[in-house]
Amino acid sequence: MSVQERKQRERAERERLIVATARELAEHQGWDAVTTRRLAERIEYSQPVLYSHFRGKREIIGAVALDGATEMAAALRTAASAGDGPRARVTALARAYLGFAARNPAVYDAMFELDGGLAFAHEDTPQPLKDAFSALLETLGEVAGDGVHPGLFTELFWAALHGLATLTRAGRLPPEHTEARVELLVNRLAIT
Amino acid sequence: MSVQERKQRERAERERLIVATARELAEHQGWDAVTTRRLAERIEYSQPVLYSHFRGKREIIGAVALDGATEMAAALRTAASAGDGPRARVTALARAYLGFAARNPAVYDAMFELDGGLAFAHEDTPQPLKDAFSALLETLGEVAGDGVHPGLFTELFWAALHGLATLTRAGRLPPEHTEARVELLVNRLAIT
DNA sequence: CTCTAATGTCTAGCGGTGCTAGAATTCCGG
DNA sequence: CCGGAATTCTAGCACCGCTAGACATTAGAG
Repeated sequence: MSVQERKQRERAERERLIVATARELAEHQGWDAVTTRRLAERIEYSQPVLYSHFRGKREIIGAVALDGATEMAAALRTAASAGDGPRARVTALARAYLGFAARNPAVYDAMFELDGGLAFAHEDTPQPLKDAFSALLETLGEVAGDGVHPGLFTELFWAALHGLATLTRAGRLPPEHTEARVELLVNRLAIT
Repeated sequence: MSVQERKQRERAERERLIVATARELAEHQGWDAVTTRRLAERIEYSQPVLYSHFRGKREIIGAVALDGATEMAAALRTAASAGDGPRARVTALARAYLGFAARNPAVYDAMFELDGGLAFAHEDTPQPLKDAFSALLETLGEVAGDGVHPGLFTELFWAALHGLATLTRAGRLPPEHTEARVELLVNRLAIT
């Protein structure tokens, strides 16, 4: 049995290597540079090996997205827990969200811009994604205001953050006033 | 001279045909289906003809985006002018924006998701894009609130709309409560 | 009206993509 | 040590964006 266990371990290890390499390559040179050939070369295996782990490139993107969602959820919770008072927590949360998107553009794209073949807003949504949304909900639910459904409020706040993140990174919004936009967002949306 | 004028006219006509065909193809089968080969076949010319009008595929996307921006600006102004009172205008504007994005997903992608090689937020931004932003600004400037820069407010409102549009269309947000989200957005952000 | 030169268009092909069939190799259990 | 199963690789498919150079068409001079 031990032999098969070792093989299974090595296989899992290699799968992690593929995802980590894809992420690194995407973060350094953009997702366009992540081709199956380059990826195979980096992990020092031939192309078909990739397809013994994933159905195709999209599933690799999906795997990077799930990794990212886990990290993002942790980063959001850490940031939110640092603030005292609901409003400070919300501000910290918003900054953390935009910071994560700015620091990990490729991962953010994998999560929300590219097709990673992931389900959203269903019960078969992968746990890390649900959990990242929960991290938002935990803090934002406090400031939804009376009679406003916390989930709906979180969706709206999230959409605003997502818009700011993507438009800023794509050069659609000048980066100078990011902080002012965050403050305005929190001031208007959060009811304390 | 007349001969050259005719040629020039025909050339301009063909360029319009290329853009219209690209748009139609993208709207019906997605941008992935818009390949230079297919596009060339549809317009009944060979591939290199495309490159005598545009530097490459990205410029074709850019041309579709500019078309879309002009249309969107008109749609936004029409919608906003229908409402009476600043708040009604803003609500109508928001609905029109999301409606345009939902009805013209490929054009919306060309404008904001894909790389069409267009400049944003500079003085060398193409006029249609500036004008679309102006259409937002005209209505939203009325409800920015005291001491809030109208441009900054418009950027934030726009980002929220953009987030709602993209997340909804990508299946990240359930489409059922779109209207409720719009109402919440206007209620919180607009100061009348 | 003809011949030339320029303009316009096409054919063919380059290096790249994601993905896969089938050959070749490696490894494990007996 | 060997046979068979599991694994990995080589080679190739159809397609992509893009372009050099051959070819056809046309305009204007004589």
